[in-house]
Amino acid sequence: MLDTAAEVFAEQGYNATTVRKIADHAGLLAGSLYYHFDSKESMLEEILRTFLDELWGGYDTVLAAGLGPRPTLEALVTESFREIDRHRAAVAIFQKESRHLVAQDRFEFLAASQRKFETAWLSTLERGVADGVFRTDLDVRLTYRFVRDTVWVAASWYRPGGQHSPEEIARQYLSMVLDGIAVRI
Amino acid sequence: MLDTAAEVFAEQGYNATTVRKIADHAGLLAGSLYYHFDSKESMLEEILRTFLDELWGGYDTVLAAGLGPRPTLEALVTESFREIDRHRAAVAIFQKESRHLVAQDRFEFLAASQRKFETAWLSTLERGVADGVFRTDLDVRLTYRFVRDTVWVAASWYRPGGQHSPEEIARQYLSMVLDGIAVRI
Amino acid sequence: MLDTAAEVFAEQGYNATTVRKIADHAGLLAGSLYYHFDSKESMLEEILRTFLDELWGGYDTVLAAGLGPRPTLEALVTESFREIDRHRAAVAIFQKESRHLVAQDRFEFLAASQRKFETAWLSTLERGVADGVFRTDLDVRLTYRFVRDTVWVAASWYRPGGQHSPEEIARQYLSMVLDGIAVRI
Amino acid sequence: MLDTAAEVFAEQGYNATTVRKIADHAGLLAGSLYYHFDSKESMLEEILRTFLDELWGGYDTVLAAGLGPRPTLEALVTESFREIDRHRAAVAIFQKESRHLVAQDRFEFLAASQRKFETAWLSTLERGVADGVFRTDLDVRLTYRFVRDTVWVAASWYRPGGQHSPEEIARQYLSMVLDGIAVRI
DNA sequence: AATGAATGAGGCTTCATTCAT
DNA sequence: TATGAATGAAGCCTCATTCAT
Repeated sequence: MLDTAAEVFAEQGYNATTVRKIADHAGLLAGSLYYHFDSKESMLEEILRTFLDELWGGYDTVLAAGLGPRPTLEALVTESFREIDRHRAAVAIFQKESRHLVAQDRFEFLAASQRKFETAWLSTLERGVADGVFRTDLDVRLTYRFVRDTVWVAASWYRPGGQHSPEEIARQYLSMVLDGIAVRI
Repeated sequence: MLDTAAEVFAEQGYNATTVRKIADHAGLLAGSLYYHFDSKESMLEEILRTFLDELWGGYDTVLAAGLGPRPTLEALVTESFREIDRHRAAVAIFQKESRHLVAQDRFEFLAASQRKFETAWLSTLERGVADGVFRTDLDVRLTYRFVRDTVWVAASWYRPGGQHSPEEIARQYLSMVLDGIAVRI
Repeated sequence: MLDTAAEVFAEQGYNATTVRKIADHAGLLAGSLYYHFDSKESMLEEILRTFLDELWGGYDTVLAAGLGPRPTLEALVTESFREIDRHRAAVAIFQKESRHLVAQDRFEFLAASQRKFETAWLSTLERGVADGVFRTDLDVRLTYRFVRDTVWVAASWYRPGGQHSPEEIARQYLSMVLDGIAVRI
Repeated sequence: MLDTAAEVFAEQGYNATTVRKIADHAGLLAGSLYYHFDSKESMLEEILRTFLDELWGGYDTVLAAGLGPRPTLEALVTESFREIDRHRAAVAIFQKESRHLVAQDRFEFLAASQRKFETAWLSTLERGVADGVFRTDLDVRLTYRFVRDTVWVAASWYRPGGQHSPEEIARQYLSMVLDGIAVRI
């Protein structure tokens, strides 16, 4: 049922989604949702928490592995596409709604997650620059945003069961991000 | 006043923005807005139309110039960052709301624009692949999405008057997109 | 279980009491109550009927005893405080909810009871005035309301098992009602 | 409009009163009330605050006059009946709803008022007992409750414009409370 | 041009009640 | 007897919109 709600939230936006629409999708009447959930907002919260918990499960494993910066980046990107595959709707919601949600106490965990996120990526990039595997002539914060967005926006068009597996998409994305789309001269 | 509205729409989302909030920002009462506009939706429409008209002014000029694929791509990206600079709010709205707006007749022009957009970028990329300036080992639609998203998502963090000019950001993004972030061996 | 319900009705008011609260207090789920009762309203009805039946048992005995007006009044007041002691919750509900309940057919018995009540007290007072034991300079209907309210409102603060027995409270109330709180000169 | 709301609250109870009923009485649609008030609860709050403010205006004047205990009690009772005359609905609401409202922060002022109230009456009674004008053989707290309830419950039957003026009712009530209803032997 | 007041549709939520298990 | 899940009516409130002034 959370999946149903997530799907609708992702499709129409949280605010534009009425409780009735969710109930329709779930084959219930609007009021019946409240047997299972406290509120529309609590559905949203649970969807996002579940996603972030799993995401951080994956990320933490990668970060704890003590790989070099480039393999770390590759693993993080791959893990991200796997999460998009598993939680596409949640990722799309996260992208679209985070900004105004963080203002609320209840969604403070989003801000916390974003800070942790930034730390993980930035430090990986900085290590890479220090080790000479990533370019030194780029603004590292700009690079961070480039990589971060590049990966996560994919949730807006990705459809599970499409012609590319998440791993294949990750491979191509990594190839573009790391080596560029121009032919090497 | 449209700028005011655009700012609020971008900040809080179209649905979460009440007419009263816009009026507050504009220093008048909610009802008074209706002397200037037909409806909340018509504000949204005008914001998006104005942005797209100007965007296509720039794009069409680039496309009509008959440049090679790589200079075309560079010019399109640079033009895009200039639009983000000029219409940051409109771009953010476009990103967040397009998906569910296209379903309405009134916003059919968004779908038309997206199709034109896709054609412009895809053909440029395909010309580049044919000419041997862009890599042949990449799925061209994936590349298209990669480049497109990479550019536009920047509207979500870009703040006009920041430390980088739009041209500088375009230069760095192009550098990453074309040559990658990895050091060449 | 009716006692439980009465307690909650008295505490929070009938309308503000949800069936779920009653069920919680009774240690079962809301739906399960309906095995025992037809409806929330029928609980209310049974609580009030039980109370009034017992009250009239006592009152009728007193009235049938053929006492003089002053002993009758003393006996009615004492009996009333005994009822408050036994059915505090029901009395409180009766006080708070009677007014709007009487409009419904189902609670017509409340109105009937109130009429009988009025007759009993008024005639006692009038007999007392005629016999010269109650003052003649007071509006008898005002006196009736004074005595009636004075007694029953006690249910709003009375707690069974407090420091005064119902008989002791009745004694003091009677002393105040009959002789006043001022020192006689 | 607050008067309208107060009337309906008093008649049907706060919980049983729907916003629509109030609007009907005011000749508006339910939603239109919200142009004038934040919420149903804020109407209730304003009704009660207005009443208590005025009540304490009167009480404080009496208490500051430095009268003896018996004239003080007489003045307080008379003032109370005047308030009942002016704010009958508010008084009735206060009586019926105070108990469960005090639990909410927003209605903490009710508890404060009740404490002040108790202090005023109790100290007057105690002074009277000390001065020998009120009986010494009565439990003073019981007397307090007796007098307090006796006065305020009148709001449940009082109708402004009836055959007795508030002052006349006060006079009779005081006569009963001070001298009792029994004929002096 | 702007205001103040109202409208009415629709949103979220609560709750008494039902019913298969 | 009791549960868990669902129903549907109704309640409070929000908000885009209208309109007389």
